[in-house]
Order: sequence, then structure tokens, then C-alpha cells
Amino acid sequence: MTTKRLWAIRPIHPGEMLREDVLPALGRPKTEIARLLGISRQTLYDILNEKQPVTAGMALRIGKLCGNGPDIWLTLQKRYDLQIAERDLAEELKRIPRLEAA
Amino acid sequence: MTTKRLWAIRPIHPGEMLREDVLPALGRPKTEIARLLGISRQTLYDILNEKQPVTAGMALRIGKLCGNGPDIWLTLQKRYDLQIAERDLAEELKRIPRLEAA
DNA sequence: ATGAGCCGTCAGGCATTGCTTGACATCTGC
DNA sequence: GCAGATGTCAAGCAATGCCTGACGGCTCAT
Repeated sequence: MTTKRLWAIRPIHPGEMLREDVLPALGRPKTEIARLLGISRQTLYDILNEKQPVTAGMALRIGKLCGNGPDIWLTLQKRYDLQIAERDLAEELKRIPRLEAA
Repeated sequence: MTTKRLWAIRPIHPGEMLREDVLPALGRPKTEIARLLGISRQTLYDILNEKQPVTAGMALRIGKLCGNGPDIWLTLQKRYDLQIAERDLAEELKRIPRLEAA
């Protein structure tokens, strides 16, 4: 293990991994995947297009279907959210001081 | 390290840790904390009362103020969300099969 | 060549969430 | 007695997460 994994460097939206790696490996029509997940076809596409986050519930669904558990999906999403928020709140955060314990 | 940490067993709402441990250690009025965080007093109370989650943005704010970074807060929240969703979706999840790679 | 099923996308709706302001009654300390 | 902290309530508002329904284009089997 000489190099960091890619996801440790570049925050990846869970939808990207689902779209690029996981779904192709399963090799089933997306329409069926959505039905099996118990969500709408539209919602699946929104996730694949990185327009919607993977919520806790979604992570459980996907994790169950793929057999890898919810953690990967939620962790990816968390990293992604942090990066976005860090960018959006940059100015705001500068104004917050660091407090020492009393 | 013979025992698991408590947070590894019982999912803890970030508000609990903030209320029980962190704020007391800082020893400042909550009104001031809210102002320093750049959020409304009401929002802070909602988090302390575990009525609102710690979002990515909140994790950054709190992490900056306390100097421990956003990760702890977001991780706690993630675990908490998972537990709630697992409970709420129990029936739904039973219907999702496990797919094998093609 | 007609129909069934997948594809990708758009529009609209709807309930919930995340956060806000403003107000209230109580308590404490100068 | 007044300033500031406390904890809570009500109302509002924009954004989010997910849904349904529909569209046109593609492929494949009948």
C-alpha cells in the first residue's frame, strides 16, 4: 500500500461509483435496479447524475442490494458534502475563532 | 484497547456530546456560542436537544470553534442517521434481494 | 412493422427539513 | 431594577428528497 486510494484524494460522489463500477458489474437494466431498490426510476437517475445525495435510507437500500453494506456509500457522501460545504462557507468560517477549554 | 469505545456501541447524537462534554468544557454562555458559530440561538438549542442533525456546514462550524475538525461530528451524525433509517425501513429492506455480479 | 421494454430527460407536485426571527417567562448578578 | 443568560414556543421560508407522468428515441422479437 504505497499510494493513497483515489477516493482519499478526490472526493467522489457515490453516484459516480454506482454508475461507473457497481451497476456495470451487476449488468442489469437500470429500470429493474430502481424497482428492486424500491425507489422511483427518476430518483435513481438523479443519484447517478450526482444531482441527489445518497441519504442514510438510500445507503441501506443500495448496500443491501449490492451486499456491501451501507457504510461505503454514506462515507463517500459525507466526504463529498464536506467538500461542498467547505467551499460554500469559506468566508463564513474565517470569522469563527478557536476557543480554548476553560 | 480491550474494550470498544462507547460510541461504537450506542449511536450518540452529536448534540449529546456537545451538550454533555464539549460546551461545559468551554465554559461559555450558550448565547455567545451561537453568536460565534454564526447561527441562531434557536438552532443551537435544537441541536443540543437532538431535534436537528449536525449538517456538513454545522460540522465545519463546530469543528472550527472547538479546534477538533468536522469529522467527529459528521461521523457521529452518520451513525445516528443510519440507526434511525434502519429502524424506519426495516420492512422495506426485507424486500430488497442481494444481487450477484454478472 | 408493431409492440414491449429500456433509455435518458423534463415538468410539476408535495411533504419534510434546516434554519431564521420574534416573543415569552424565569432566573442571576451587578 | 436592569442587563444578560436560559429554555421554549410559534410562525415563516427557501431548499431538499422523493414522487408521478410524460416525452422521443433506440433495440429487439414477434
